[in-house]
Amino acid sequence: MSQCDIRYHGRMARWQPDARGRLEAAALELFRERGFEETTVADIATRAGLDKRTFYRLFGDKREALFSGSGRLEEILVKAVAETDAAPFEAVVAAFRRVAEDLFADRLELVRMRHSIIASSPELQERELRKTGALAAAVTVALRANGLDESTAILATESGATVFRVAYARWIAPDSDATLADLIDEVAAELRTVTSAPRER
Amino acid sequence: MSQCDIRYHGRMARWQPDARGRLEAAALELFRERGFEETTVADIATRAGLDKRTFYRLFGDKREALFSGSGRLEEILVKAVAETDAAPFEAVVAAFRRVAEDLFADRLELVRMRHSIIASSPELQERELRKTGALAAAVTVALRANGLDESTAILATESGATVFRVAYARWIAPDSDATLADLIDEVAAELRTVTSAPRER
DNA sequence: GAGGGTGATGTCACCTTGCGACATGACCGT
DNA sequence: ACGGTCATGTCGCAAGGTGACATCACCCTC
Repeated sequence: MSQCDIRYHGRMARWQPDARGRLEAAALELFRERGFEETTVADIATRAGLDKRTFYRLFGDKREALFSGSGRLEEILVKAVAETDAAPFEAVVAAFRRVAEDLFADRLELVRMRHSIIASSPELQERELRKTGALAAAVTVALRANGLDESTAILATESGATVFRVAYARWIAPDSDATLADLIDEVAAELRTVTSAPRER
Repeated sequence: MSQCDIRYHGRMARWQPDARGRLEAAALELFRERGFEETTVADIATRAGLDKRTFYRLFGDKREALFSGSGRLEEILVKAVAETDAAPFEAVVAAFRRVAEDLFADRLELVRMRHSIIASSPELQERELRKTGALAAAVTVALRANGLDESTAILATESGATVFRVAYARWIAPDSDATLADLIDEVAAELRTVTSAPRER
């Protein structure tokens, strides 16, 4: 209930259903049509039938319209870490695999599109990096709640995040056709090889 | 020669020696005194005896005044990677150790101060993340120039960068007194342990 | 040594971001 | 019917960031 099927009958409909979702959609469209820097917040609001000020009430800034999914991502990730009892690095990798299955499966094209927008703007790349960092911090907290010491938690988090980043990059590469979950396992195995102590040379 | 000891004699000295350096210093002072957000670019320029427009000719944006060192960092890092013939992960770690020795030794307090400013502003954190990312990209390129394939180069870079990030975090922690170079070795060893294949459980 | 080029700077005008303050109008309770 | 609440629109403004143009010292050349 709350605010789903409310109708206004006055001459001016002040209230619009799902303002947030409509602004996100409008932003995505405009970023694709003209690019991120070339579209103003006023443009986005107008296309959504709303005011610039309303946009800023729902989003912290212009970039946030592209990052609404990160809350859900963190939620899944933290829960998966909390529920496991595997070794730390394995736990993180498994959590990311879970994310891959729950959030990314069958969405390659959408993810590619979003990625191409982000890749086109330094500002958006910075925001993406920050979201990733916040995610890592949340994972570290979850690991520590499992009883791990800070050092190990941070290292396992960073290593797991590295695996995910690399697997993600391969997944969205133009010629890729593997599953993100499979790529994660693949990269995790490679990481073990790369970091294993070098033999005498 | 070029522009070092030029003097103006006209009634208004239009040209100021080392405008860039003076702007950086002014920015650092003001960020410390009032914080990043509370400082305007006009403030910085005024303290340096220059104009806002001049600031924007020398720096891409307000944050850049804090990141002038990253060029030198990348230079050292890439050179160190190019000159080694060690295994990829070891090469990257060694390169970061070189950076620790050449650029960070005996500068703990300066680095801590800079870090506390950055930590106080999300905008600055984003920029720092982007700088780190750009650094990683440069390292990957350098590794590939050594004949490595893309996958291995990326993984080694990311792993090495993880080691550096964690070591750096420990180094600037309030109670730390180890050398950054030593911490890098310490963390590299831990990473090998954390990612090593789990025994049967 | 006068004149023109060059390069760093100042000045001005402008757009956009992002936010505070206030008004409005629809919904909801009693 | 009345007041409260909440989402929204309107207005104004500080600050970030940029283009266009003027200015002035320096340098080179004739």
